[in-house]
Amino acid sequence: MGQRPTILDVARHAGVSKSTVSLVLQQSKSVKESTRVAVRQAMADIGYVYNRSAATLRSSSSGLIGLVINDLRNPFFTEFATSFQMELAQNGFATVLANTDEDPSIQARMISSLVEHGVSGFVISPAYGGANETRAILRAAGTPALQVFRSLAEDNDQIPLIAPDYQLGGRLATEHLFDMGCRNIAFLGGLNGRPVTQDRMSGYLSVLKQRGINPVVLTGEATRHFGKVMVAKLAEDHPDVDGVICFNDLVGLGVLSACVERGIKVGQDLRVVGFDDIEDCQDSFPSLSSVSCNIPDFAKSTAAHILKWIKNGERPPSRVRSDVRLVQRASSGI
Amino acid sequence: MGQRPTILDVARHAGVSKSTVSLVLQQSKSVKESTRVAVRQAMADIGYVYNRSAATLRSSSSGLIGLVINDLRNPFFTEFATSFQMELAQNGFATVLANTDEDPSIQARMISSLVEHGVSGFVISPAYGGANETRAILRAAGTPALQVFRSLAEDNDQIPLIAPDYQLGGRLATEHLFDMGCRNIAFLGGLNGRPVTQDRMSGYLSVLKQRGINPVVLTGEATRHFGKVMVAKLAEDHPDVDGVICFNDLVGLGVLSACVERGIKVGQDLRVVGFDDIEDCQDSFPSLSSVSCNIPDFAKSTAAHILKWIKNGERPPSRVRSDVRLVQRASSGI
DNA sequence: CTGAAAGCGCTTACAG
DNA sequence: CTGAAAGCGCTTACAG
Repeated sequence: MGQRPTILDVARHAGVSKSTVSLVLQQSKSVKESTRVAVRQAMADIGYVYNRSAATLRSSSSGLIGLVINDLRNPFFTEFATSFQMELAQNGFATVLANTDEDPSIQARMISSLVEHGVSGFVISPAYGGANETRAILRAAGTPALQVFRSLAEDNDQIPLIAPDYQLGGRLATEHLFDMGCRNIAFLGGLNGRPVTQDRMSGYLSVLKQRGINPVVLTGEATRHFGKVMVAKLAEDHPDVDGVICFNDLVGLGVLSACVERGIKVGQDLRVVGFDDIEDCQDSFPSLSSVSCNIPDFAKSTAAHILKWIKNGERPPSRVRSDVRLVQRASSGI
Repeated sequence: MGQRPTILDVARHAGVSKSTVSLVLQQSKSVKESTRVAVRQAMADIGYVYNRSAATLRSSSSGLIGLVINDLRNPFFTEFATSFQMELAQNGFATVLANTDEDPSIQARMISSLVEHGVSGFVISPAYGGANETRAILRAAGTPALQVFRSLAEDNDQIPLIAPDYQLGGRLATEHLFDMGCRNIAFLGGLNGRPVTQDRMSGYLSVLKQRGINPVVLTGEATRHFGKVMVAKLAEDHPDVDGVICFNDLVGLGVLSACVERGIKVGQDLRVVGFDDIEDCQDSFPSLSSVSCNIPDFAKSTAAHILKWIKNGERPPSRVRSDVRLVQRASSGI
């Protein structure tokens, strides 16, 4: 890195002052076209590479956005992260993607490191648990920060949250299963007490209440493994259940794989709906019905919100709910 | 960011010069313990945040490593990326994770942006296709860069490559299926002509040749969908096949799901082995045997190589092959 | 062990 | 439309 040409070299080569080179770099309108071309040519000639650390130091804006995700191994978050990154790249911003593995102290350390690196903004899908340290770091840094999907514990609207309308999703899934003829619908997975679980479940509960039916709720890990295990439990404790709403697709895919193992006909004996609509839903057997959160659109809108905040100081509203829709596939009997 | 305290504020608060503060920041041994404590206290008191852009500018070392991945939606790469990041974080380096979506021009743009941001090193799992632009950018930047898993097209050992011993993996998988009693083993998936496909396949081919058996090779996309489609093709064109080696686990999981659909008993009628040993292998039905690349170890060793290069100028050998092992599960009849 | 000074490569007013 | 000068917050020799 030491021997790279600087704007001074470019300026000499192009026969202008270094201020002019800097203005070209910033796409300023006040540089004559012919000068601009000459400067660009000089850059190409001597192999100039823009040094953003220097620019950041002077202008205190890095063009870097920190995306901090609680579980990047979950395909749902991977899809979001990749869409988000593409969207930002198109706006000239680079994304620093960090995984916290659902650990609040790693989360605090990551965010702190990103602050040191001068990120211009944060988008965070927080880990469950202790949020004080993270909140303190963010407050001290004063960097624009958005939460997505979930919110930090004890959050009092300090950090704006953008999340899909989970409750509506739960309602759509439940109504769909009733429409398909189910009479005993269970809700499976999702850690008990977490806001996301409660939102998704409350959509389910509201439909059941409306119909005067008793709910069957089995909360737990949001994993394939949990889905598999719960099929056995259902067969034993709730043999009359003919439909399940899963907390997310991973649970749903686990249910599917256990049903295959036990010879339960999904889509007939048992109708299954997942949540998130990750890509795997299309390739499982049978294909998995799911509540789609429209990840590409969600990523686009999140990018727009954080960029507006960074560039124009427009802070998003403290709570934004994005639309969801039900995608019907074979697992619910379509 | 504008109003954050600087080392000068810390120095004033602690009653020392700013050089001393800087030395404390760099963990220098030549600062008296009592001074160090006082300085640390002052930092805490006034809420000092280290500004790496400034440090980078002066020292031209950012503590940032660019991890550029061709397909972050593939769980295999996600597992690698998360392990790698954790490993680097423990060494005081932050990882900038970028996804190129198998597009060489996005790859070039990403790398170029990371160079501007002053990353100290690159770890790249390259996209298939045009490599000239990427190679030119890396050469001009002069930043240490490592390839993992795959190599750029027309690579002449310019960029060191670390990759699992795919060939050995193919051999292990094939021998295992013969041991389990298979007589007609097919190789499924992987784009034709790609080095990774050829390596994995050549292990398979060598075992078949040794036994004087004709191979059945059906290359193609490395996806679940391709795996599903190929089960139909096998049933039609190669009904005698009783074992398959899949290019990767996604293909294998697709095979499993199609077999369930068609009532083919995996582990008896058809024995299946995947490649990569992603987490999903444990939760499919039946569970999927696979060639494990030991991702956590692989990530650790990759991190060690790039850090040694950056810190001590020790360039790794141009080709490193890491160990693989076969993980036997129900899909191969265990 | 600590301080004063120079400089990393940019951007930013300010003149002209 | 372009140039000369100052400064962003650090690190780095160099004295002492």
